Amino acid sequence: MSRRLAKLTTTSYALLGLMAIRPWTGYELAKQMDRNRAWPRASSKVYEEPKKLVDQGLARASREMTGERPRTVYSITPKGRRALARWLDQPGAGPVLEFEQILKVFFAEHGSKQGLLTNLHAAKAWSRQRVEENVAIGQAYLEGRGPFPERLAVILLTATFMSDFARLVGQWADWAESVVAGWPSDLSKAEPEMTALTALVDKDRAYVEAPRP
Amino acid sequence: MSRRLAKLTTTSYALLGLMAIRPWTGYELAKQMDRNRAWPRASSKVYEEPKKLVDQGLARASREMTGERPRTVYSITPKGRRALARWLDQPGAGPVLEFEQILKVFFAEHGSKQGLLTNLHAAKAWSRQRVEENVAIGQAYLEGRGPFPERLAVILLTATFMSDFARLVGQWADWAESVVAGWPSDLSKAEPEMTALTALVDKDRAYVEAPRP
DNA sequence: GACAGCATGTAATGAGTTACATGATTAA
DNA sequence: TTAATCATGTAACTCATTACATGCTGTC
Repeated sequence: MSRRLAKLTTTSYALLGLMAIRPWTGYELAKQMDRNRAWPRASSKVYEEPKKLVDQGLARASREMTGERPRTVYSITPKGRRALARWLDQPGAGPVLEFEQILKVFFAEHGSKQGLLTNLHAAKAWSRQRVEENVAIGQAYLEGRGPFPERLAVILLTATFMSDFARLVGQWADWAESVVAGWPSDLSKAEPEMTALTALVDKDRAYVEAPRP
Repeated sequence: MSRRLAKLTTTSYALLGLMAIRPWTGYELAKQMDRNRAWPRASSKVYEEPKKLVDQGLARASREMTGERPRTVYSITPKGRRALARWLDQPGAGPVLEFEQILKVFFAEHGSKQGLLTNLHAAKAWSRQRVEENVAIGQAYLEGRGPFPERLAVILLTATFMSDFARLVGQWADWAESVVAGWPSDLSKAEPEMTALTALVDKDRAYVEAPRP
């Protein structure tokens, strides 16, 4: 069956965007999507999706050989560049977060205190791992070894967010752990920290009331 | 065909967790999932999924009537509580973020400067909206009007993260906007702010090197 | 008594993941 | 020379979304 009329998804455009930088093989696209934390997708999807772009004339596929084994190199077409530019000019969707660890924290009273601490610990581990990766990447750029140095200005914008986010997770988990440490084993008896609630609302209010920069 | 052997997903457990708090109708579950920012799902899914729980004996469905129209009220079973407790004790997956706006920022050089600013503005709008909602909810709790006040201790843990996250998005977009303001129309000519890169790496390094609390 | 919006779903479709298969390359 | 890992996909399946349908309720 034809993919001719299939509508493009955000995933399609993410791949088209990569192709606008340079041509890539399927494997390279998969690796690149992995690094780009803003739109994570399974690599099988990354191998599949570019075919749609080719069907619509937005990309070209060229078959190459590694020994006996064929591989595909994808590159963007002028029509693809125009489609990409149109997409980039439209406002995109806001962040969507899926966070299983925090979901478990939300229902913690129906499990054990140990389970709650386990999940906070897992969040800290995730954060530390990410931040360590980020240090390595940042260090590489500082030493002039980072990939696509000509794109650094834009990369720095997004990396700043991803980095802040990774630290936020860890700092939150640290704080939550210290709060939970004082709770009884029967979590349904835990007392809320009203000062934390007040502080939270104050911070939020200060933010919405701050003069627009 | 039977759903008898279907494996439970995180979505299933999210619903089971809600049922552990009290019985809900399908519509109430859908609304509640909407509010719980940690695991967003389309409401049609929320109507569908509990059937799996009933098939496995983890929940009970009772048919009620609103006039001529039937509706279903779901409640958890003892077996369901045990399954939930087991799930809660396992470490969950780390956060997964889908952020289309930032994806567009990442590819900004292939669009216009105006498009880039449009997306930063959209991110700010998203943030402001969320924070305003959070203020209203927090205010309600401060006044003793919040739902499930007996769960406040745990709610406060997760709300703190979601609130910090919403503010992070806005503060990042504010900063990015001020950086981009100084860029030329041809975004491929934009100069990276090396001081921002240094600051970023320093922050990350300070975080990983800080003594574990 | 009609219209808007709340409430309660089902159906069709498609996006995405997990599992699998296998060739090429490198390190031991 | 074998094992591990990198590279390149395909197939089967399921999760999830969008679109639709329609009853109920309050209000003008």
